[in-house]
This record gives sequence, C-alpha cells and structure tokens, in this order.
Amino acid sequence: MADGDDLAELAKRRGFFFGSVDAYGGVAGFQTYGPHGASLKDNVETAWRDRFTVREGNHEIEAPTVMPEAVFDASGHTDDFDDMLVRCGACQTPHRADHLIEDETDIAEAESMPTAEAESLIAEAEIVCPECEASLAGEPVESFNLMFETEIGPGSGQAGFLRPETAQGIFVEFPRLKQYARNSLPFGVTQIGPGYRNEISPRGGLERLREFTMAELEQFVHPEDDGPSLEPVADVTLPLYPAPAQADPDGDVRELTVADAVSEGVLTSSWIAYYLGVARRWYERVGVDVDRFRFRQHNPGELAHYASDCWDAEALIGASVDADRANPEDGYWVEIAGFAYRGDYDLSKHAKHSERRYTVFREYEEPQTVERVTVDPDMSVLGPEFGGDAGAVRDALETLAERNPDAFDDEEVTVEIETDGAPADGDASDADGDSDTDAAEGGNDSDAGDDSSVETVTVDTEVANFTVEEVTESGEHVVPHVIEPSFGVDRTVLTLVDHAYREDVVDEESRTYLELDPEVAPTTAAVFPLVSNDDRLVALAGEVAQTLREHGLSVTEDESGSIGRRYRRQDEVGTPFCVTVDRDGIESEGAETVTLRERDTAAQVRLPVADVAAELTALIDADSQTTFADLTERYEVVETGTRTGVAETDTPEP
RNA sequence: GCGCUGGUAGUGUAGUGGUAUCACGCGACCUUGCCAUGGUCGCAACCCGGGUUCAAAUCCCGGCCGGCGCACCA
Repeated sequence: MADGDDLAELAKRRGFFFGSVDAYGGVAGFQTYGPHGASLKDNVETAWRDRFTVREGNHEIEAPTVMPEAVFDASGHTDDFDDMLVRCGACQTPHRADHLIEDETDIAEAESMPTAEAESLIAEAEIVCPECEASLAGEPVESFNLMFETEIGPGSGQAGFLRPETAQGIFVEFPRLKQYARNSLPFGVTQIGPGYRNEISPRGGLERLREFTMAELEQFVHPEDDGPSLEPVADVTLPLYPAPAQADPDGDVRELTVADAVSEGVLTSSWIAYYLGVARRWYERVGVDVDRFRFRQHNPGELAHYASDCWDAEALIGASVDADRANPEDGYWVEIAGFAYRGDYDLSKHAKHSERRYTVFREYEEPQTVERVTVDPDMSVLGPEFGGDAGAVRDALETLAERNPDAFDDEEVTVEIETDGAPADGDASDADGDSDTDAAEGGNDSDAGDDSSVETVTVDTEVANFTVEEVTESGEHVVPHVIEPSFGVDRTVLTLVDHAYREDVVDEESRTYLELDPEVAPTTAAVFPLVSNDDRLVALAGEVAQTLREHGLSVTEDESGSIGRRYRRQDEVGTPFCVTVDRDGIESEGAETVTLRERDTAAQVRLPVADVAAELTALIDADSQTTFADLTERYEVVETGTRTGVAETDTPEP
C-alpha cells in the first residue's frame, strides 16, 4: 500500500524525515529526521545494539569520522574513490579515463596518474569514445572523489577524509582491540555511526544519502575457524537468492533453513550463515515484512575489492500489498545490509602500510619443533668490505638461507646483489608470504634496472654466521579473517515505515496508520482525557502521562479535538497504545481505572492506573512475549462497537 | 553528471502579466460526544538570482531542489 508519494508526504507532514535545509534551497543527499523519525531511528539502533553487540558478547567502539589519508591509502579507498572521468563531447557518455588508457595503451596502471597526463595520453593514443567512436582528444579529464576531503589542522595540515565506511575505524585499531579481547579469537567489534560518500547523484530521500548511518560488526576469526555453533539459528528460514539463481531465467528465491543452506552448500561460510539467521530474526523483530525480504548473493563481478563472498539483505519497498500483507506488487528491492567475507584483506593492508602487527598469536595444541635457519652476518666484516652495498649483501644472504640452506655447506657462499648504490628495494619485506594484489607492481623491476648492475659477491660462510637451530614453537601469528555484517540504518528506517504503512477502515471511515512494532515506535503511548471540559480528567491524564515518563516510556499528551481525531493522529505516526481517562474510571468504586486502546484493532481494555506503566513496559519488551491479546484475558474488555477492517473496495494504486 | 519534467500556506492543490482558489491541517472559543471531516473566529504560500516590462509569482535565462530515464552506486 505504501505508494512512494504517500509515504514521502506522510514522512514530511508528520515529522519522520525530510530534505534538509529547505530554507536555503535544500541540499541533495541530506535528510533531517524530525522528532518521530529521530526517535524511530534511535530505537532501531538500540535494538541493533541489543542484538549484535550485547547478545553476541561483542565490543562496541566509537572511532572518529575524520581519518588521515594514510588510513584510506591502506584500505584502498583513496584509489577506488578517486576515479578519472572523461566525457564524450559527442554523445555525452562518461567513461573511466584510466580504464580507456589501460585498454588502448601498454600502460597497465593508469589509475594514479595525474589528470593532465591522462589528457595528453588520450590525445597521443587517439582514443575514441567506445560508444560512438568520436575522438576524446581535447576532452577534459576530471577526477571525482567519492570521499569528502578535508584538512586536519591549519595551513598545510595533513589531508583527511570523512570516512566512507565505519569499518576502517575498527580495523586500524585492531592491535589494541585484540588486547581488549584478551588476544583470543573469535571476537567481534561493533560500531554505529555516520559515514560519508560524495555521491554523484543522490536520489530517493533516505535511500541514497551523502551522509548516512551504518551499524557494522567486524567479526574477527581464525582463518581456519570452523565457525560458530549454528544451533541457535539452525531452524531459521532464510529466503536465499544465490548468484546462480539470478543468472538463471528460471532461478528464484529458495526458502532454506540455516542448517539446510549450509549442508547443501548454498552458504559456504558458517559465520555468514549464522549472521544471516540472526539478522533474519532481528528484521522480523523490528518490523520488516518477511514476505518483502530476501538475501541476495553478489555476483562475482559485483563483489567489492575486499570481499570474496557477500550476501545482501534486501527489502522490497514501494510495493502495494493486499489486506493480508501478501502478494506484493510493483515496488523495488533496496539493499539494507551486506554480509561480506572480507578475508584478511583489511588487516593485511594495514599491517603492510603501518608496519604494525595485525595478527593474533594462536598456540598450537602441542608445541612444534621446527628447524629454523638463520644468518646473522658479521656486519663489522661486511661493512668495510662492501660499503654501501653491505645491507644488500646481508639481505641476499638471508634470502638465500631461506631458499637454499645447503649453499652454506661450503666454506664460501656466493650471492648476487644489485649495485646501484641505491638502498635495496623494500620488497624484501614482502617475503612474509601474504598475497597482496601487487603482482603488477612487481613487474617494474626490469625497468628500474637501467643504471644498476648485478654483481656476484662471495662471502666467507663463517662471516655469514649461518646456523640451523631446532626451536620449539608454541604457536603462530595469524592474520584473522573478517566477517562483516554491515547494516544501513537509514534504509532500515525507510523500510520499516514503508512496510508499516496501512490503510484500512474504522467504522466506515478510511484511516492511514503505521503498524510499527511497539519496540521501535517513536511514541509508546498517548494519554488523553476523554473530554477536556472536565478538570478531573485533564488532571488525571497529566498525572498518568508523567508517571509513564518516569518509567522511561515515550509518551505524548493530547486534549485537542474529538477523541476520534486524537486516536487517528496517533495511528498515523504509529503510536501502538492510547490511554484514555474517562469518568467511569474515576467515579466507580475502587481504584481509578483508564482504558488502553490498541492501535491495529482499536480494541480496548480497562485497567487500574497503577498497572499501566508495568503493562506498557512489558508490551514493548521484545523478550516478554506479552501482547495486547494477553491483556484482554486479564482485564475487562471495553465494548466500544468500533471495528477495524480493510476497505472492501481495495482499488489498486494508479 | 546528461536528457525530459515540475517547484503556489505545514500538506495536497486551483489559477492569472496587475500578489492568489479550495481542502486538509494548526490555534482560540463554543459543543463533551470512545473512534478524523458540528459551529464561530483566526493562522499560513507563489524556490532563489538575473533579464524583458509601467508592472514578473506568471514570460525568458541561469541556479538550487524534487520526480522519471541514462550514467554512477568501490
């Protein structure tokens, strides 16, 4: 039922969310949450924290939103967000200039070249538009950066960026965070906060923002970790849309339990499987319609640079549904979360760029005895003999010792070094076996050798100080792998409002209401005097409202207009309960009573004033399982004659 | 970013080269009825800048914002 326009109108009129800075013409990609929206969003974040931080025993941190350039150089965002565009003057199609140059010339890496150089290369190579074959020579190459750049400190302060994801704030602090987790895997770190992307063309209100809120969990695990016990979520049914099914015209979403999805191999990571199960339940808890929800696997070509597998949670929004919330029509799918297997990509990158240790020490079950070869060259001999090349000789000896220990059996040992006087290429540190994507860089060794020569040098084996020793290793340093469930909070809020949007009929009058879950609804209860010309009712309503607020409940008061109008106002913003003070409640024998009305059914019960706070608290508690129906068992049901229902003439949306 | 299209009270709208219609809404008072649309009174708008014109909210140009399509969404 949620027509996009109706929803946007409601959100604007009733203060959920709206475009920011209207007074100055507005600014695309930014939305302001009004009072109801901010409350709803905060409740969503609280529910997320409860589930993904507290109940998982994870650790929440809060990192800065501004980070120095080095962080994003390491994470790969500086490169990936700084793209060169050239626009065809004839057909206006924009192209990645660096990709064109890589395709049309023998330059393998054009991404980091200056735009001026790219422009002249395009002209020299006579590159044409792939669309219409018009010449691109002379067209300006513009770089655009999806990260917001800023300067840290005055003057020539260091370059900084507003973070495009919260994750790096966790990754960079890993060496410390692992201490807090007592150096043992697995552990998870969460963060909720804003991220920034200078989108080229933000559109669709909350759907695509330049500043948006993410709730992210980085689950650090041992690379050979068997995964968590799936027992808690084994029976949860997942609507899975695997990559092969998307490519198949007959492919469709499969409803599989977590256990079956793993045993059938649809889900290959049990950590992903576990969190899909947890997420599926959480979404249902906060009010996502499970009939308009699925997990879609990324196609191989769609994966981000850091991910080896990724499943998105997607919600169908803008769809019209029938009275039973079934058979959604039209609408479109939006990504509301991603569950990525990031491997050791991020930690390895930070380890390399920062030269800190991004590892966890893991003890073997049994200490292992291994032979270790070492060379500890006598630099007091090598130094005088080789001068500036002494360091290169030492490095060459170390490399040789690892590759061919037998070479040290003779009295002399021979190695080859490059003698260009320049410091040895720092690539020696690459020998730690990590497999970065630096294959392309490695290819330039031959170019660099122009003014250097390879020289063979001979060293006394004794000077090399070669030893083979048996050492006992009690464990190893491993770079953890990361499983990242990353939630878009704004899109979740949008989905909740969209899925909660209802139209039905009360006493032959149509009404619009939001069937928000009581746990996340902006206002838990509204308190009314039935009529406002009776001071006793007004006074008691005020007292009840104050009492409820002191119990931590979000409460609004309203004595303006007819009781029916006030109920509708609350229905429209999704307030699940209304408390009404009437004369029957204060004039009859015994304790004062009030009526409690439930939003969706408009049914009422009468209960003592003293019970209201406790009952409402139970109703919004996700764990208590208390529902309004339970109250109808325990309290007197008020017969009002009012009935809700869906309009019989359910005309489809135009 | 390109193309098309739009921008009038809080919201949705009508309309015009001479400052504006209606509805809902909101407020006050009357009414006190358990499910919005009883009564009276009131509040509140032509996106911004430039041009044409005696006069521009209206016509023209540019900008900003929205919608749709394309592109983009590591």
